[in-house]
Amino acid sequence: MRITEKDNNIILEEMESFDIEQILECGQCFHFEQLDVKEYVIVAKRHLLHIKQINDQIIFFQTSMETFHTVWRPYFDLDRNYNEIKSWLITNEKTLLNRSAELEKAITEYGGIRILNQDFFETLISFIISQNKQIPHIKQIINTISIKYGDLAGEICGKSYYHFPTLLQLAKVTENELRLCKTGFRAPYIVDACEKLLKEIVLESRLLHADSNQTMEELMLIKGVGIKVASCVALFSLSQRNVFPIDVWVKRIMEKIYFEKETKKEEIASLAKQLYGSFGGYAQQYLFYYARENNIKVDER
DNA sequence: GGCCAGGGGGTGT
DNA sequence: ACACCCCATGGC
Repeated sequence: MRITEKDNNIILEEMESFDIEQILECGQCFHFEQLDVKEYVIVAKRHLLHIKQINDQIIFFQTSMETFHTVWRPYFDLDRNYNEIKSWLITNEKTLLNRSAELEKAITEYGGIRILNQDFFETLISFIISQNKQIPHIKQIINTISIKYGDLAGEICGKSYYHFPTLLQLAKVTENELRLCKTGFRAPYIVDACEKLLKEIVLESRLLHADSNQTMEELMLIKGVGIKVASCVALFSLSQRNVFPIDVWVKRIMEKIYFEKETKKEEIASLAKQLYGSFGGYAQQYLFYYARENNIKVDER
């Protein structure tokens, strides 16, 4: 990785395993907007980022060296060696025994994915909202909530962007107000999440030191948080990279690769743990993106 | 353990 | 125009 500063922009070069489009469009985050091909605005970590990738050159517009190192370097997981992870996922003894051309293709074609280290509160609420919804709609709702209840983050190309509200800001919003943001039956779940966080029944600082089973158990105290939502929160905002969230797409692609028939999520989770071990979260992202991009359907099992 | 509601936009026909 | 689907969960 080579980092240079020019005209108040940071230019990142020689960065392996980094494709800004794959990183943002793989479904792990929702608070961003595409401006052009591989050019995006991201609102995250109480900062606003205008970023563009041209081949192997990644430009962080109007970003100081300090902000790059303290905010974006950890956010984009830049200090992790993804080549080692990808290579291990394909060549460990378990995956060699159950070789899959599709897993290998997923990792090769979508090898530019990185798992972002996102904000805990925003990730929790975002994945509560995500249930039974499509990505464009999730993005729209998060945008509406941010504009109505969050602080102004800044302006890029003449357009204003807003932070996702903090816990204290969102805790003041009523269930009915949340319904007006098209959250539907998830509105009381969001209210319950804010209450449990305020009462410290669920506490981020405790989860950061917990293992993934304890984390899931604590997160699932919140109404509307089941295994899928809890595992996304653990993976995307608590650095628990062993968890393997199973949604309809991952279920389909796992069934196609390893089972060739309809299979219970518990059984899929058990196999994923055996095959991918502590790198389950990475495998899940490659497989999810592969399944969605190739529109894997049930009858293709 | 299986079934179904609950909002509303996406997508295909 | 219309049916079916969606990064699920709670509650029966």
